[in-house]
Amino acid sequence: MLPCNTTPMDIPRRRGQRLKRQLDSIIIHFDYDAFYASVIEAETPSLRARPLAVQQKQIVVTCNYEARRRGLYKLQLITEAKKTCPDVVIVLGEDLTRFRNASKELYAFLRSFSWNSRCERLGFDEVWMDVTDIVDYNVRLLNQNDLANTFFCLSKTDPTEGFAFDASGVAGHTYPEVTSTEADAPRDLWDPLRLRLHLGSHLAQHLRQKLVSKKGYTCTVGVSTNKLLCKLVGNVHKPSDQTTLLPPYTSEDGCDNVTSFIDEHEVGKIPGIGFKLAQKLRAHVLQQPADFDSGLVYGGTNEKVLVRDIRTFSDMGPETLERILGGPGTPHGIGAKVWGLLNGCDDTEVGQARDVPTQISIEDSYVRLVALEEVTKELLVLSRSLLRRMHADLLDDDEDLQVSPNDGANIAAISEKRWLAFPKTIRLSTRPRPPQNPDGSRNRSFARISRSAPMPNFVFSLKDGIEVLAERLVKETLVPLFRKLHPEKSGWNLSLVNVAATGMVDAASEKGGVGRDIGKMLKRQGDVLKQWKVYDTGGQDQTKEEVDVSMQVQDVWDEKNLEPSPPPPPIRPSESRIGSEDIPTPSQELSFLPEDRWESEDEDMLDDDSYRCEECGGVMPIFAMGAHARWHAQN
DNA sequence: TGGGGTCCT
DNA sequence: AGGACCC
Repeated sequence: MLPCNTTPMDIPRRRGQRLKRQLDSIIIHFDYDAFYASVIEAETPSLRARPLAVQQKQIVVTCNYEARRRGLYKLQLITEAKKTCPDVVIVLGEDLTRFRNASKELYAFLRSFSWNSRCERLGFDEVWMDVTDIVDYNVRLLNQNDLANTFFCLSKTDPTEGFAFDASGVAGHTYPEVTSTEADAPRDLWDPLRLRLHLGSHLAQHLRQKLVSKKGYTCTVGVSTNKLLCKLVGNVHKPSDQTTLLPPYTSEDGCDNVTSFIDEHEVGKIPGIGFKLAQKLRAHVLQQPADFDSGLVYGGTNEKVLVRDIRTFSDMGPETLERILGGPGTPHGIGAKVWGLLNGCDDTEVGQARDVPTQISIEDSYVRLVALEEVTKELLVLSRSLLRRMHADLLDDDEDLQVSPNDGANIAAISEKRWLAFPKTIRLSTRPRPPQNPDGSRNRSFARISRSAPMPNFVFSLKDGIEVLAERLVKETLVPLFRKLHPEKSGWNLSLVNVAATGMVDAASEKGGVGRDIGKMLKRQGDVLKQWKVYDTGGQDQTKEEVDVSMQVQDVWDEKNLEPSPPPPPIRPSESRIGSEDIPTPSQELSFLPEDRWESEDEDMLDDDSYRCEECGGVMPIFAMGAHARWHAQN
């Protein structure tokens, strides 16, 4: 065991009670090695032997381990990297498409092993999996008297699916390191936590091997009982390896492995304690403002303050931390949260796997962007990318097109696609270049400003090409947003422009379900209706008049606002297929399906009063259908 | 110093 | 709408 010279005040307290470490879960954290570089290598395996760097603008965003051996590192300037390693292979990586695709594929692969779907991605290259249920299932199955010959079941239904392993030991490295002379005392195996961590480590190793054999990617893994600890402990052996944090996890005097492990970390290295919090914490224990590299916005600190220095500082605890860190604008409970982190406690759950992101954004940075004409051009480039991303990430997975084998020129679009989610909002952000100081220098700032607008419905059209939609989006939405953001006619100078689709509403979340909360449902329904803004051409006026369908909900008793004609009768799916190249006629433009009460195998249940538009997959109440149909007819 | 993301206020 | 955090 590690030397232990901490004070007795080690177990975190809150209002006199012990704050318990989470010991009931087994969690694995995956971190793909040098991810962008690995994606490039997977495409071009000959590069594996070369020093490889991925470039975005002027910097090396990541590089493979061969390059690191030669002195390159992340976020290094390209010029410097070339000086250090003249024969480095540099690949441009500003377009993230392939990295995003690889990330999605690996995530889906790991997800397929999960039983509880608690599988959370962070960035493109990290995944947590809560494997508690798998581990506990296997603990119940194993024979305590013959741990060396255990079979790990990966399926609840197929007992042959799995692998053999020795449950008496850990797979891979441990923290602290276990020497062979002090091999596990038999009684250790009676510690249920220890046994569960053993199983977790073997599962982690199996998944790592599968990731290599099936996907060709190596990763670094940590195994522990909460998100914080498994993420941190993985870093102990990098790359392409794994580390398990061994018990004991608790003690009266701080002589547990959690405390000794986390205590050695520089405070800013703790996930959740960013630059701002770390500086406040450093300033407190140093009794003076913490110094930092002013040349950088989020520069490295010049101080080394360890978790232990803070944790054992006089009067330290959640209340003191709340005083130091709290204040207007800060999340409440920050003191308790940070106190937890400093003690290795993290009760946040591994998030449920999601199939749509909550936001899609696309950005580019510029050396100089000043004229409105240039801005408009860039907005068009960004809009195309955003629309492509929306199609890639928000449409369900069927094939885009099927080329008719008889006639290559005749491309029949089989439009099985549905929107899985609708972003309600579009946001334009810029990063203005900071104005010059009197002395001629420039303050460095990465602050952005933004304006938002409702996402116009036409972007969801599956008939119109991305090019025409992008042009319309720029003209009708983004340029107006830009004028709102920068009312001055000129003088601005932008270093970055970002366009984002936000406020994602899951199409499935509008479906009904037994026992749903009615108030919540109505609120959500309102949200969705708000986004069903349609263009009403009822008047002679050529200018399109925006009509918010949600208004019609309130005005539903007003005869004038009711739809003049009833919706066409519902059409069965087989009759209602409309190719996306088809031009809908007024009589067939609509094909709304009512809830399918007679097909119980259909999981795609809607609310009793909700209808789905076959054209775009949108879900809406019956009174919204007429206006919706006219919108389609126009688009 | 990039091009993304999440959640909170 | 912005700010903090994460990669």
